[in-house]
Amino acid sequence: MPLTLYNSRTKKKELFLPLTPNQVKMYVCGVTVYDECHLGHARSALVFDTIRRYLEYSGYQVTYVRNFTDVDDKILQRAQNEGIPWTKVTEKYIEAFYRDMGRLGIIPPTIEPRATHHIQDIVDMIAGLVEKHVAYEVEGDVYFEVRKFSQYGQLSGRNLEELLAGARVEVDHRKKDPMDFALWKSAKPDEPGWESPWGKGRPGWHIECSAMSIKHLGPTFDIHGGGKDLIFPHHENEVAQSCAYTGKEFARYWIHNGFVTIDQEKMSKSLGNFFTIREIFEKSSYSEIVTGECLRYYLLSTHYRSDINFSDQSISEAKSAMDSIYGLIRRLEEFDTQEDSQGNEEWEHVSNHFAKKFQESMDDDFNTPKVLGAFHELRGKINKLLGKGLSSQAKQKVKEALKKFGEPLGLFQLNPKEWPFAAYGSAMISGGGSLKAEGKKTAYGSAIISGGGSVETSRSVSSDWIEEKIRLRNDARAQKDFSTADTIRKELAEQGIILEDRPDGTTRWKR
RNA sequence: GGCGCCGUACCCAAGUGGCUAAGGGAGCAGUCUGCAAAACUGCGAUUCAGCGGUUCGAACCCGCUCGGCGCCUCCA
Repeated sequence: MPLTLYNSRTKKKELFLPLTPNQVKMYVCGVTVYDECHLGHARSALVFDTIRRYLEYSGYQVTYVRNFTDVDDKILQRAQNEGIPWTKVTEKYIEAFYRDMGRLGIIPPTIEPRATHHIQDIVDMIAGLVEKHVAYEVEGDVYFEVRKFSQYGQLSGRNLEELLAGARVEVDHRKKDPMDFALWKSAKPDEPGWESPWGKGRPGWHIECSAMSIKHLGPTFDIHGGGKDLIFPHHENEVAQSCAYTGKEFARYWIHNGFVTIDQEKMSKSLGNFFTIREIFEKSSYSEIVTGECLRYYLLSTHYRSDINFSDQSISEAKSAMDSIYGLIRRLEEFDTQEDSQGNEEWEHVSNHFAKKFQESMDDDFNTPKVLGAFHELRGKINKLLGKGLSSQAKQKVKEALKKFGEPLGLFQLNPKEWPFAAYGSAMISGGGSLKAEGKKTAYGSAIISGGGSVETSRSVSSDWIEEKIRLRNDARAQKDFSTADTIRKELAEQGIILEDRPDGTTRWKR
């Protein structure tokens, strides 16, 4: 089945046919770098990262452009409030952005253009629009004249009359039409600016995306994406100025992701109901890599076009779901191998069925929730096959399949030894002290250490104390002195420590 | 006021004209276990906000009502 995707321009699912076979050119609106990113920004970046991954998985060569808006009123405001140069503000938050994206396992786009690096392209484009008489200058500002673009409103499903009727904007009487928007803003004496035919100034918000997408992808390209709040006016204006400038079609498919909400309300700076990516990671008791993967799972568990509500519960639910899949991967390594067994044949059927469902779901407008459902169905089936017995070769194939199909989602790539199965921090100590067990101890230990100091400080008893107790208990167990063993279990339970005796004689604990 | 989206089990969430309404979390039961934990297995909506209509047939299409949300101002 070929890839179909929902095009917000036509409001329909359409067959995806790129302009050039096997190549996809995609532009996504990035962030304005004036503050820490919140979960909403993470969602957008993650959605398009997944789309990009899946397109590449499907054999397309993808050119993915995502911009940084690094000059804008909010940036200047911030710089003024903090008394630092505005370039320091952008520098700082670009760095923070990279840190957060890295934590979420987001692959860097092919090109990450910045508005300030494209001033000449922007000025050229504005000059072209003025020349075509679809833009006009007023006192150093340049506006795009929406009446000159007959298709204005087509993307967002509005018309100028409706817009005017409900306009909440303060009317600037220098503009020919209230809906005309700024391409170039003149700089006040104390503001940064660049020389232009209209004097010193800076670009308006919408023009940078047009100039940079046309420069890097050409006048017509395949996919343009962003959060659904950008449809109007940002994307509408991009279409107007780009088409007016090139005389050609602009983006062919428009993809818009839904919001992250808190108590069903849009997460936003102005409402103050946001969680920054940074604080989510800092508050997490899991290691960075685990938190990142749980966040990915959580964000992919709702279709990208729907809003997704964030709550304390959501990450822990994602963690539990992930546990079950990593549990399977671990079991594939632990279970006894039966070279000649029924399970081997059945694996072929199970595998083919899953592969089909995976592709159908992803090809159907990137239906990641459905894909995750298929993963869990697969898990159940493999567990049953393990009961029947699987050869080492078959188990290897299962592991490879999980990794291969998890890759477009950015999930299930870790060694299960690095995955902590406990709800809040976990560790494991050796009961026998064998080399193998020691190796595991190190692996779990590293997950704890990177879990951050916040966890350690909340603990009432030390890990050393717990591990000493476990050692005593295991000695008692070895001598079948179960009453002593149970007393120790109880003692630890009072501290909120839960023990898990493993089949290999080791004991794992968690709080 | 204009335009638009959503309402599926205790919670999250697929499904959008016809095969048993996926899957996850929580809960309950069983297997396993010295006891536990973990894991695995099994169980859960005669029903899809409500009402009316179209159809041989609707959670899915149409209309109305109720409830929630978004865009129209910067916003992923």
